[in-house]
Amino acid sequence: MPRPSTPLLSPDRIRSTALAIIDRDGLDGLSMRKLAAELGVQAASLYGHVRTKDQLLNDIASSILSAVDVTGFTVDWREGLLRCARSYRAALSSHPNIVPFLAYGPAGRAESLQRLDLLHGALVSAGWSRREATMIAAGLMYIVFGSALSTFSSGFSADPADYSDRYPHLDRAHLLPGVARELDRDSFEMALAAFVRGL
Amino acid sequence: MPRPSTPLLSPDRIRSTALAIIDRDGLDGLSMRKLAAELGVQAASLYGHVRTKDQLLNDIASSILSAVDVTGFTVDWREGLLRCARSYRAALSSHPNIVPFLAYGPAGRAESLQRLDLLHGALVSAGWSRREATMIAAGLMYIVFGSALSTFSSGFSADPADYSDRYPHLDRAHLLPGVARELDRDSFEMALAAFVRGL
DNA sequence: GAGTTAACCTAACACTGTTCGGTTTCTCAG
DNA sequence: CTGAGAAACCGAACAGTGTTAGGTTAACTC
Repeated sequence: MPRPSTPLLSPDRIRSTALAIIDRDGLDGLSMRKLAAELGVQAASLYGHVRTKDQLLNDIASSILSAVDVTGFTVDWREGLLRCARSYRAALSSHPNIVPFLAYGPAGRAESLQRLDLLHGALVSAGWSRREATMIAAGLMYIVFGSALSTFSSGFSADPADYSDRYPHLDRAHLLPGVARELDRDSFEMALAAFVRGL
Repeated sequence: MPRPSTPLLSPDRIRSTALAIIDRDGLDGLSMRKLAAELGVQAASLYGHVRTKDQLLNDIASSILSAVDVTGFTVDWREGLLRCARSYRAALSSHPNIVPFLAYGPAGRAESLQRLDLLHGALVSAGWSRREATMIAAGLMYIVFGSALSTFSSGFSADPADYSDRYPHLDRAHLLPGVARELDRDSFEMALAAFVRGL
């Protein structure tokens, strides 16, 4: 099948299909051949629209991060921090399987930097020193990424026998997967509130 | 070379060599063939001592996590949280390249669970509810893992031109790589202090 | 000294990201 | 309306990955 009348591929279609695969099968579940098959195409054809797989992932990451809202600093800086962190986490947890990639690679994405710039500026004009502003922004990212990796609630076994004997204080840990989402959100809110309150 | 007089391989030697490669070349820099070559052996020979690569990484992770100290709760729970978090971060940041793997997989490692059990119990006997204890432990992990991923200071370009035009508040971001380690530690300490104070 | 087992090997399988060269169809200038 | 060139796809290949099967030899055990 050479050069069809209407193109089968476009960067947008490739990106959204790739993201769908990641959401469905995890980060390791995405391969160029599988992506191509899902688009009704051979793997080599993708490289006419995408430079490399890494670039593709970066583009997807950027489009996810562009949903982060940092415009909440008009009220005061505490409220701004809360809103920014919530928006960041919401963006990440809408596609949790790609978070390891975000956390892995360098923070050199334009979307990240632009938002970081606004955040930093808002903190400085609220009276923090530049160094303090940097550390506060870092601390906020710790909580956001730490919570989005969701290493915590999910990842527990659903079998009570895995815990009851060896770990007496975790005798209800097998219930965690059932309430993971809710508990993760509440833990995030608690950590965020404690952090901002303690500044 | 069949069955040498003294064995070339042992689980310990494999683990430590693998960890050395990870420390030197990063997580992606570890392949079974490269590991085998470094041990003076063919790749297939490793599988007499190690079940799979994933299991090998898990074993390495466990040995790193076994250095985490959660015995600081004899004083009071705040001090215990601080010590536990510092010890955890120290363990992770002594081998930063393996942290993405830790953050990726499930938290079902015996070493993690045992420490989590102690932490949870200490918080409950300090008067927190079980749910609160779980959320506090989760929040602590957020900060520890978020900071150990060190997505932050490292990952910035060392070229001022990358920032000065587009991101006015980040005009000194190019200095970050030079002080990354120090700044990351200070940011962690600040986030941890703020979190514990705000509880 | 014979038999078993442990430790290594070579060769292969099925996969990965990526590139090269080829084929066809579309687009556009003359 | 023709001819040139680019665009969009494909098949085949390369070097790499984790892993397994089957073979060879040395060391241990009785």
